[in-house]
Parts: sequence; structure tokens; C-alpha cells
Amino acid sequence: MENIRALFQVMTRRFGFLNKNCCGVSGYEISLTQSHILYEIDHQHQPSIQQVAETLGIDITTFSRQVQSLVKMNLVKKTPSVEDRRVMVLSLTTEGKYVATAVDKMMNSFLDEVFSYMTDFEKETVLRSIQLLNSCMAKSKMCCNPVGD
Amino acid sequence: MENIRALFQVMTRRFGFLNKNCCGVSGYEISLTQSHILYEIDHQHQPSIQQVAETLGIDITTFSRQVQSLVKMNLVKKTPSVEDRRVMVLSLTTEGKYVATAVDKMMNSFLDEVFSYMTDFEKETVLRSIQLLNSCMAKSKMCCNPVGD
DNA sequence: ACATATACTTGCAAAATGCAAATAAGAGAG
DNA sequence: CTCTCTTATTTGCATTTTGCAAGTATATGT
Repeated sequence: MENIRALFQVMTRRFGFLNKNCCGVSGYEISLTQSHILYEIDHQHQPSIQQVAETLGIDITTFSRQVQSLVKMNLVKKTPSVEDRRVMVLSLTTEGKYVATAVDKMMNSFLDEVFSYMTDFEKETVLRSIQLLNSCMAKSKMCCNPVGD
Repeated sequence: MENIRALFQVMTRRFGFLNKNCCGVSGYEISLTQSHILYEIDHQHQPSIQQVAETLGIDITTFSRQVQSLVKMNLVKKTPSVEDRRVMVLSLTTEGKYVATAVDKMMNSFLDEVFSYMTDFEKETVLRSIQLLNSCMAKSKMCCNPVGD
């Protein structure tokens, strides 16, 4: 069996390119980091600045400024939390939701093409494998988490 | 089945953290990009600046400077090619090879821990799945490649 | 020999990064 | 209620990274 890390390295690089290639959709052009941020805000439930920064492993001061850019681009909205006014709740604007959805569709359609080279059974196996892998990575304490927490 | 992109997004983020967490080994501290560069130089056969830059999808001018840093750190050696003196052949110094190997060992030991949460059969299935995935991504023309080539 | 193409480097300005410090607001002790 | 401590976010600032445009050096073709 080939070096395990090598397998991961190739896969994640390819997926990284896919992500990168889907940063320009329907007239919008965002950075890779911004794409990740939109994705996370879309998937978390009323997340705070800190929560998203931690999920992405981005320094909070850098992240704060990234959010400012996205607000200026009218893709993200910052709302002071009602329970705790120190906290900023992040959400996507209509425009931001549109972009996030467009990116998601583009990526999934590229991924569909990739999976078209497999049988349905293989596809199922691969997807189940990734799910299993994700759950095992989640179990690991030493590995696969951002530093400094 | 959960959104396919979501599965990949989680997996690659976690592997990214793993990569990041293995950037400090036995007294050396390198950046994530530098780690990727060392890895590629180690795996390709006498690669040129251009080849590695293209593999990693890094702009060649940025890459040229990254290599300069690594040369200063005495991890990488640049040798003018004998056949074509415009070309710089990249190789790891003894020190660079040592660092690359240390990173690799650290990553593989963390990955071993992740796989310890699976049965041997599951592990085999997962690894085979990733191999299959990589080969299908390689087949795809539209997806998973760096832009601008 | 001269024009053209290729591999790499450098100048420069813009963007991203992260530490230290500031600001603002909740929480607990008395 | 006030003082102190903690927490969430922002800002100042210096450093690093990035990528386009242009430059240098070498190869290739006519």
C-alpha cells in the first residue's frame, strides 16, 4: 500500500483546486478564504465571529477583517446578539446566499462528473468511506484540529 | 445522502489542520506552504521550479521567492540543469530531507491513530476508496486542476 | 545572426497575517 | 450598586505573502 499521507495529499490538493476553481460564479469573484467563510456561515446556526474563525482555524483578528470585507461586498451581515451584545452573529445576505449556493452547485456538479467515472456501488462505497473517515478524525484528540485551543 | 461537497469540505479541512500541526518538527518550524514544497520536491524526480510551482498551483513568481527562502534556510538546493541552463533543478539538502521525513513520519503516525478507530477491513476500504477517487479526479478534465494552464 | 520563445528573477504595490493593545459588554464579589 | 475580572470583537502596526509587469539569461528556429 502506497504511503497513506501521499493519498491524502493528492486528494486534498485536487479538492483544493476544485474549491479554487469555483471562486468565480455568475459575475462574482471571491477569494478561496472568502468561499470557505461563506460556506461556514451558511452551514452553522447563527454563528458568532469567534465560532467561525475557530472552525476555520483562522486567527480571529485576521478573520474579523475578512468579515469586514465580506460585509462591504454585501455578502455577509453582522448582527449584535440580543443575549450578549459583545457577540456578533453572522449571516448571509440574500446576495451572499446566492453566491454560496452558486458555488455549491458548481462544486457539486464538478464532483458529479468525477463520480461519473465510477459505478454506483463504488460511489456509495467512497462516500461512506469519507463519512467514516470524518467520524474517526473527529474522535482523534491529537490530530486534525486547529491549534491553540 | 448528505451533500457530497460537505463531506469533502470537512475532510480536507481536517487534513489541512493535520498538515498545519505537523509544521513544527524536531526544532524546525516551517510554514504550511513550505511543507507542501518540501513534500513535492521530495516526491518528484529532479523537478524544475516551474514543475513544482505548477503541481502546487502556486504563481511562479511567488514560488521562486519561496524557494529562495528555503535555500536560505538550507533545506533546498537549486542546481542549474546541465541540458538547459535556464532551468533550475530543485532538490532537498540533507537537512531538508531530514525535515521532510520528520514531517512525513509525524503525519503518518497521526493518521495511524485516526485509522485505529476502524477495523482493518474498513481501513482497507477507505484507502482503496481514496485511491479510486484520486484516479477519477485525474480523469476529469474540468475539475480539480490548477487554473491557467 | 536575428527574432522569438522559454525559465526564472526582480520591482512594486496590494492584500493578508498576527501580535499587542484598545474597546465594549457580561459576570461575580462585596 | 460599584469594582474587578473575563470575554468578544476591533484597531494599530509591522511583517510577510501575493501576483502582475517588466527584466535577464538562455535556448530554438529561420
